[in-house]
Amino acid sequence: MPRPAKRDELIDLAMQLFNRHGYRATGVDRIMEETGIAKTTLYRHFGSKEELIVAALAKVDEDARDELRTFVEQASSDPRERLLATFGQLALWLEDCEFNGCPFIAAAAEYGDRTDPVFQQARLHKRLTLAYFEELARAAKLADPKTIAKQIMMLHEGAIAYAQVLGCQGVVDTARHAAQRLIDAATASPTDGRTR
Amino acid sequence: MPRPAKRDELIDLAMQLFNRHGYRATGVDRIMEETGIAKTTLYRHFGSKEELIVAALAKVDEDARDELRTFVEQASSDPRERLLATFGQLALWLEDCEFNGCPFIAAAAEYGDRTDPVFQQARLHKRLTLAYFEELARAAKLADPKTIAKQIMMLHEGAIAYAQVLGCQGVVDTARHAAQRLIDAATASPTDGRTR
DNA sequence: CTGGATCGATACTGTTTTGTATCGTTTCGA
DNA sequence: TCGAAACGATACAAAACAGTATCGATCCAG
Repeated sequence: MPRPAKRDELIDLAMQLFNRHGYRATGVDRIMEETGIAKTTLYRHFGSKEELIVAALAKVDEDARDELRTFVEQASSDPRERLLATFGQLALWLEDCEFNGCPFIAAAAEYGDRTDPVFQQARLHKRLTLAYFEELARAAKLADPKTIAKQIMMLHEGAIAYAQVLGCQGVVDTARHAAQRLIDAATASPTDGRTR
Repeated sequence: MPRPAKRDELIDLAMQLFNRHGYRATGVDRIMEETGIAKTTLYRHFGSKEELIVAALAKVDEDARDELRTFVEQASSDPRERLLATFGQLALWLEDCEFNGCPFIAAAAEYGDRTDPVFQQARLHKRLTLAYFEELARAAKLADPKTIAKQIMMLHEGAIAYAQVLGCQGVVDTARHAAQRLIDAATASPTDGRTR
């Protein structure tokens, strides 16, 4: 039985490399060089590079959604403000100098076959994130929470893609203001968008 | 001097493979197998695989922006409706069964070094697309056209990422409705979002 | 403190990678 | 129609790739 501490260390360090240089561009030799962990250990823990990628994505998924939940819950108790608070957590991520695009979108692009475990892990993360937005929208008693959740999701994904290529300057604020308007419109009667 | 017809054919076929399987996952041997074009010809035209990628991205950029412009101009002459018409062109793309995510986002993810010509080509496309949205927003005489352009851009990018992983069902409509609300809010006085 | 299990280091295999060299065949403008 | 230039096919080189085998060092629970 391998040691779970080394396993977590390996996942964390490997994910940094995957984020910086991409999944296929990061060879196991390079992982071994930059982490100091032997190749033998890697294959005793994971059996293949793909398994390592899937495990790394699963951990990032768990961590990211936990952090989002925690951030949102301590940001406000008002359901509508909680939807907006998701952009606060997003800002922390996009403005981190380590940020280099969404690892799940990158994984889905590099392993585009929808039967590939890597793609499925990426899709799972997006599904669960969308479900959380819908949960928040439902708690806010908004008209058509599914649509609002989709829109919040798209603003998040759009801000991520934008920041990846064009830089993060002011992106989250712009996205949050858009979300504000959409939420306000869904708060009042469905055909009348009111502000403030 | 190589033949431009073979060059274009090579670019088109190679881009299909890059979109389907990713850039690094698509070897030049595989390009040669599936296109029937000899490796010698490839390197006489481009000198390296990276140059081929950059050239392919440049052509997709040109084609995509031309098609967008044409679609928008013949969709309506009303500036506000033209902003919404961009989502019509987006729908044509996302609902195409060949769609497999944004080739520029994928390129930026796989070649994340910002000094890499591939990344710079990807960034150029996003910059020019954003500039076009801003041009449309300015023509519509909207308050704060830069912000509206950013928001339209994020809705586009968000819809693309969403469709890539979660499927395109109803995504464009949802994004367009969001854009509709944001445009309406920016059409009236800036602090009062009115609808219909 | 001791013994079994994990870890690190090295070497190795076989495949795949980008890119080059050579040469016969085809294309196409003059 | 003819000749130069582009093309296709094959073979090749050197490096990087994922993954395996072996063995001494190290860790950690009992």
